[in-house]
Amino acid sequence: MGVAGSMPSPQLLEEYSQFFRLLSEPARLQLLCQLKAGPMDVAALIEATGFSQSHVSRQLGQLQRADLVRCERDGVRTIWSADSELVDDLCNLVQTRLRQRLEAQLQQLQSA
Amino acid sequence: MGVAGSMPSPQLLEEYSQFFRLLSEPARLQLLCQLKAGPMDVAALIEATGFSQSHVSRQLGQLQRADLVRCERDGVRTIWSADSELVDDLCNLVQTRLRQRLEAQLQQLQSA
DNA sequence: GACTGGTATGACGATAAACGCATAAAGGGT
DNA sequence: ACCCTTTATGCGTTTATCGTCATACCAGTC
Repeated sequence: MGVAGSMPSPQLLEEYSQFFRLLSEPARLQLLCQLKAGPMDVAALIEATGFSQSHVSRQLGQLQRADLVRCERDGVRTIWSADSELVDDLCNLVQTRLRQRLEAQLQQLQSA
Repeated sequence: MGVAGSMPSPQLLEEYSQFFRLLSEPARLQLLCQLKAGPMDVAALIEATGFSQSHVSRQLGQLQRADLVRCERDGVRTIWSADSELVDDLCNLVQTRLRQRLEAQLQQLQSA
């Protein structure tokens, strides 16, 4: 299953890439990480990130369309949350890779 | 470790996003999947994907800078390969998520 | 119902990335 | 030495995305 063995269909490749594109923006990753600490409203996210209100709202909208965040209204405020483990898992895999690369470069320098 | 628990540094978020950006293009994903089947030269990749020669060469260059592909010269040809399990693992995680989403949507339709 | 505070969205300029064309570089064969 | 093949790269055009300003929207308050 997955990518191994046979070539994924163009449609699937397109969906993969669209998903990864969501994570290709530091702002969205930062919002996801903030929400990982617990549900917050937009004002708190603005405070935490320093982004403009419209920017925060837009990025949340994009993440919502992929079900990476949810929202519920509390009166006039909108409380956003992100409970999926997926982004954590993906980032951990990438982090392991980044560390391996640096270690390899380090060894290459030491052996030279 | 990873993203869980504490907020990653801006630098780390930047590196994560740069990595995911590499996977955010169907063309690059397709090249990676092709190379998963085994080493190939550029001409074979052009044949397999239908992309232009310069396009293939450029995308391979980007993937190489992240060590997602390697190359060795065989005379005038350049043989590219990609042996990392990372992209497979990432895609499998995303695929699982996409399937869960569709199943949830399906159930919502059935219960309506 | 007008007003206020909080959030989403249309319009738009700036910036970045894709993609192709033409060309250069690099390595054989005659 | 010349030419041919294969791949890499400078350049220009097009397209897409970001980020902001202004404005519309929505829910509660007086």
